[in-house]
Amino acid sequence: METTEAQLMSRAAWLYYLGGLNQEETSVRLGLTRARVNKLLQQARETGLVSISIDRRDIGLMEVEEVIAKTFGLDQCLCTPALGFDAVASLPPVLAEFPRRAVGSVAVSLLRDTLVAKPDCVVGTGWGRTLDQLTRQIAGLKAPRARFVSLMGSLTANSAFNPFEVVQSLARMTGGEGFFLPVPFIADSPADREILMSQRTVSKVLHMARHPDLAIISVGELTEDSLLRQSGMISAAELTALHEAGAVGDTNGIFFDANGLPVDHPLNQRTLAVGFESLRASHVMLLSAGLEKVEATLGLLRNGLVKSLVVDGDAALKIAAAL
Amino acid sequence: METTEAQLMSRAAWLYYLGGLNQEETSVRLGLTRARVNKLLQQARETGLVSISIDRRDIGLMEVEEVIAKTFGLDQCLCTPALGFDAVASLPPVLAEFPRRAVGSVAVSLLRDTLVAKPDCVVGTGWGRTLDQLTRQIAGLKAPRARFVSLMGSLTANSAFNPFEVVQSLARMTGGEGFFLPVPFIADSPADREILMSQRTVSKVLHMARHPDLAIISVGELTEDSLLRQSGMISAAELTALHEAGAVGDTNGIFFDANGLPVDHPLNQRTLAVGFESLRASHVMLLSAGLEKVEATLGLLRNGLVKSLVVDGDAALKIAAAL
DNA sequence: CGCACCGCATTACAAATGTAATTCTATTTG
DNA sequence: CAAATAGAATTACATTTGTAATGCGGTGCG
Repeated sequence: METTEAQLMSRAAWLYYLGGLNQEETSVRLGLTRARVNKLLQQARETGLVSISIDRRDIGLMEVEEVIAKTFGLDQCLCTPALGFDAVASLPPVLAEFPRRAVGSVAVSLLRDTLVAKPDCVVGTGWGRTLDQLTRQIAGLKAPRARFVSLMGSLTANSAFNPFEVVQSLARMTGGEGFFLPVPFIADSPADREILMSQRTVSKVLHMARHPDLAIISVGELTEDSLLRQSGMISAAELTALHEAGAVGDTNGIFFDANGLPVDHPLNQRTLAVGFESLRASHVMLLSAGLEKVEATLGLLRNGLVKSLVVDGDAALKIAAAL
Repeated sequence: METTEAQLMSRAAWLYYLGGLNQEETSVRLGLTRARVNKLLQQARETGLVSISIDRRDIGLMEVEEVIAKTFGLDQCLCTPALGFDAVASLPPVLAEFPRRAVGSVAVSLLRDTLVAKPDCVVGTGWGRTLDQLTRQIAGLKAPRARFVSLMGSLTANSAFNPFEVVQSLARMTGGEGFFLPVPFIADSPADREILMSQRTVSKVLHMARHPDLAIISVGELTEDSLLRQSGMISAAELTALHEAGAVGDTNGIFFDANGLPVDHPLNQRTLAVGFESLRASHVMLLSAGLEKVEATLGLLRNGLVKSLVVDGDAALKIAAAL
C-alpha cells in the first residue's frame, strides 16, 4: 500500500494533535526523522488538513453586536475581539494585518456554513485585503458544486487583491468554479463602459453576478492611504472631486455618500460592477476591518443593503459609540 | 469594562493562534506575564474555546469505508487512520487509548452535525471507554435544547465509564438535559428486572430512551480482558456460558451472536437496556475502537441495526479483510 | 559512466514553550 | 491589626520545537 505525502501528513497530525505524542515520539512511530515530522505538521496546518478554530462566543462584545444589528436591521453582526489597536500606525506589520485576518477568519466560518447548507451556492465577491485574508484561510473547505463570481471588473495591476485573484483562489481551494469579468474595473469613459458591459462573454458572467445567493463585499475608505488610491486606480484630483461630491467610501468601485447612496460623479458612470440594487435580492455580507473604515462602513450600513456584518472589535466599538 | 477570565483566554487565543504572535509578544500586548498567557492558552484548549480539528479526507481508507458500508448497508462508514497498532499489548498507555480517542473525535463531529441540524434532538447513549472519550472531546459544543438519555441501567461501581457519567458529561458540556435509568445494569433475576423496569421513574425515561433520534452505542468483546468482565459485571462462569450459547459480544449488556441476534441465555433476561428492535426506528451509530472488538463488531453489523459506523483504521482493515 | 540534482537523514543550534519553585501582593479571616 | 491564604508575578530551568547546515543515496540526463 503506497503511502502518499498527504497520508503521512494526516497520520502525523492525528498522532501529534489528537494522540498527544510529541514530534519525537511521532517520528519514531512513523519511522521518520523528527525534522520531517515537523515539516509534515507545518504542511498539515498550511494546507488546512489541520485547522484551528476559536470560539467567538466570549469575546465580550455581544452588546455591541446587538446594538449594531438592531440599528441597521441586520440579520447578524459578528465582531472579532477588540484589542485596543487605536494607534495602528505604530503597529508592526503582523499586527497591522490582524484585524483583516480576524475578520477573514470569521467570514470563512460563515461561508462554510452557507456552503454546507447549500452546496451549489453562487457566491459573489468583491476585492481587497480583507477578502484576500478570507481566501488565505479557506483551506480545507471543499465545495465542488459552488460557483464564485466576481461582482466587478479587475484591476489592471497584477495585485494579490485583484478580484480575479480572489475568485481564482476561492475556486481553486474549494474545488468549485470561478468566474470573473474580463474587463477593467473602471473604464475610461461611460461610453467605453457600455461597450465593455455588452460584450457577450461579459454579460453572461454579469447575469450570474447580479443574482448571487451570497455576496461578500468589503468597503474602501476615501483617503490618500486607501488601497484604491495607493494602487493608482484613482488620481488625487479624482479623490478630491469625490469628496466634494459627498462620497465617504466605495464598494466594488461604486462611490457612495454618508447614507450609502451612490454619489453623482462621473467616476460612478465608469465603474464596471454589479450595482447595489441588483444585490438587494442577495444575502449581502459586509466585511470591514480597520478603524479607518468606520465612516465608510457606517455609510454603507445606512443604505440597508447589508444583511450580515463582520467587523473587527475596535471598529465595532467606534461604530457603536457613533450611534 | 470588566475583563473576565474567558475574555482574556479569548484574546490570548486570537493573538496567538490567529495573529501568529508568540506567547512572549502576546503577553506584552495583553499586559500579562508569559507564564500567564501560557496557562490561558492551555485553558483555552481544554475548555474547547480553541479547537483543533483534523480533516478525515486523506487517510487513505476510502475504499475500505466503501466496502464496509456497502456490505452492511450502512449510511456511512468513517474510519480513523490506520497506524499499524497490531501489538496493542506492547503499547504505552497513551497509545493504547489512541484508537478510542480517534473514534471519539470523529463521533463528536458527527454528533455536532446532528445537533446543528436538529437542536432539540434526543440522543441515546451506551457506555464504555470510547463513549468516555467522546464526552472528553465535546468541549465547546453547545446544545441547550438537546436531551441525552441513557439506553441502559447503570453500573454499580462508580466507574468513569458508567452510563450515568456519560449522560451527565454530555448534558453538562453542551448545556442540554441528561436522563438516566436509576437502576442497575443487570438485575439479579428476570423477575427483579420486571419490577425495576416498571418503576414509574424508570418507565418514563425508558419511554424516551426507546425512541431517540440518534443512538450512539459501542460494542463489547467477550474475553477475560473485556470491560464487562474486568469491572466484575459478569463472572468467569457466566462468560464461559455465554460463549457456549454462541455469544460473540454485547451492546448495552445485550449479548448477541455472530449474526447480531440476542442469544438465548438467562443473562439476556436480566439486562436492563433498550432492546435492539426498539432502536430500529432510530439512527444507530456504532463506535468501535480496537482490534479486539472486530468479531463483536462484525456480528452486530450483520444484524442490520447499525446505520453509521465509526471505526478505527486498523480494525477497519481487519474487518474488510474478513469479508 | 559520471555528473548534477533532488529529497531526505543527520546533526547541531537557536528559539519558544511548559513547568515548577519562589516571592510578592491583596484580600480574607481570626 | 496581624496572620493566613490565594492568586499572580517573577525567576529559573528543562523540554520541545523550529530551522539551517551538512552530508548521503538514489535518479535522471548528458
